[in-house]
Order: sequence, then structure tokens, then C-alpha cells
Amino acid sequence: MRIGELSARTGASTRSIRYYEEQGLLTSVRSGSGQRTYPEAAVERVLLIRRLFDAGISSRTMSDLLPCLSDPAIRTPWLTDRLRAERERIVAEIAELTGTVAALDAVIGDLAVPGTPPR
Amino acid sequence: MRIGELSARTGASTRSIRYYEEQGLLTSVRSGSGQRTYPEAAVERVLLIRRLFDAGISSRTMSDLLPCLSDPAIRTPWLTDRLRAERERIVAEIAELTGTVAALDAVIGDLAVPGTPPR
DNA sequence: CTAGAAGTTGACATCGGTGTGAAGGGCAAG
DNA sequence: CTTGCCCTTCACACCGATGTCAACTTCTAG
Repeated sequence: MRIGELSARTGASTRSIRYYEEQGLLTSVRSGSGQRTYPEAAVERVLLIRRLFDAGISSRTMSDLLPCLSDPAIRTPWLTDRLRAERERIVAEIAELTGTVAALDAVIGDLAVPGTPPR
Repeated sequence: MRIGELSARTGASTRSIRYYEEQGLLTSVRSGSGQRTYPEAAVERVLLIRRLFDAGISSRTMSDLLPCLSDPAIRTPWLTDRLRAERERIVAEIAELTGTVAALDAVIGDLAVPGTPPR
């Protein structure tokens, strides 16, 4: 498929998709006249990339980690550690956000909630 | 206390603290010669601000919501709704991150984990 | 063939929070 | 008084992902 379809199917703009490639996160095969061509699997790939971006992982970090995701052969211990470190960071972030929700709840709890009995 | 101490006790740079004030998130009393003076409570305030920033709430949104946090009297229904909406956004973000952790775990699970039995 | 949609590269703009540096005023301790 | 540190304002720089515009080429449908 070409870039337009990939964009439509992932929700990523064509600009972003080209950027991902520029950052080494995604590869494409050029068709004769220079147009990018993607295999089906690219859809999943882009969705993963977006998900990792949303988790606060930078393109730099991703370009270190992604090869490891697709090709188990090149998983060096150092990459594995990095992967685990990122996982831990996200877990910590979840804990932080959970705390924030609790903080907001404490405030909201003080509000008169229509139809809800005060605790 | 003056800005330096507030900075030291919160971990926020003096630059950031002045920025928070500029955005209407924090107030200070100027002492004769123009230096900012803060009450004890400012420490908690700054920590809350940072926490909300980390949760992805913009200064704009915060300046809408913060008065509501400190002064229950001015809680309009619309502010309450906004507060709840932010809460929901964060909960959704937590869910997304949890999914991301699961995705990473799936990959990490494939790795040979030294000393850990394969599941 | 031809018009319009879709692709290409390249460059510049944006946003929000923060870093940083200049130029100067305030205040305590020697 | 002077030295040294903290404070003030103002202004410019940065980062990273994305938007956007321009100038061109390519594909595709009528």
C-alpha cells in the first residue's frame, strides 16, 4: 500500500509517517518512481510507534529499541535492559497518574455530586 | 519564604516558579523591594502544579481549574464538569499506558530471562 | 490526453515549559 | 565599604513531533 492508505488506516498523518521513516522507525520500499510502498505489517508497526510515542518514549530511544522488537536475533543484553527500564518508567508514570487521580478525587469528593450520597 | 527556598523545597527551578505566577497558577506577596514572598502553603501548591503538569494538563486549563481547587465557593457547575473531564482523561491515559506495558511485556516475555523460568 | 488526486523533497512555523544570560538592585557578613 | 549571593525583569534559545506551504512528479479516471 502507499502512504495515503497507511495514513488513513493508522490515523497518523503522512507527515508523521515520513518523519518516522526519517527517524529510522519504519522502512518502506520505493516503487520505481520513488513512491513509498508498505506491506500490511506496516499498519501494526505504525500503531506501535504511536503507542510508544504516547507513552513518552522519544524517537531516539525508539530507534534503539525497535530493531529489538522486530528481530530477536539482535537483542543484546543492553537492549533488553533498556527495554525493561522503559517498562519500569511507564509503570512509575502510571503510579504517578493514579496518585493524581486520587488527588483530584479528593477535591471532587468535596463537591456536591447530584444524585450521589455524600460519603 | 523567598523564591530560592521555595525552589529548593519543591524541586522546581526559580524560572519555573516565576512562570507559574505569570500564568496565574501561583501568587506571591512582594516585599518592599519587590522580592517575592511565599507562605508555607506555597510548597504544596507548587507540588500540585507540577503533578498536574506531569499529568498533561496545560497551564491554561490549570488556571481555569486551580481557583476551584482552593476556593470551593467559586465552583461553578461548569468548572466541576471540567474537573471531572480532566479526571476521565487521566484515567483513560492510565488505561492506555497499561496497555503499552502489556505490549512491552509481551515482547520482553519472549526474551531469555536469566534465572527466570519461562511461563 | 488531461485534470485532479496523491506523492516527493525541503524548509520554515508552532507550541509549552524550561534553560540561560545580561544588566541591575537588595542585603547580610567580613 | 566590599564581597558574594539572592533577587528582579527582559529576551532569546531549545526541544520534538507535527502542521503547512511551495514546487514538482506520478498515478488514475474520464
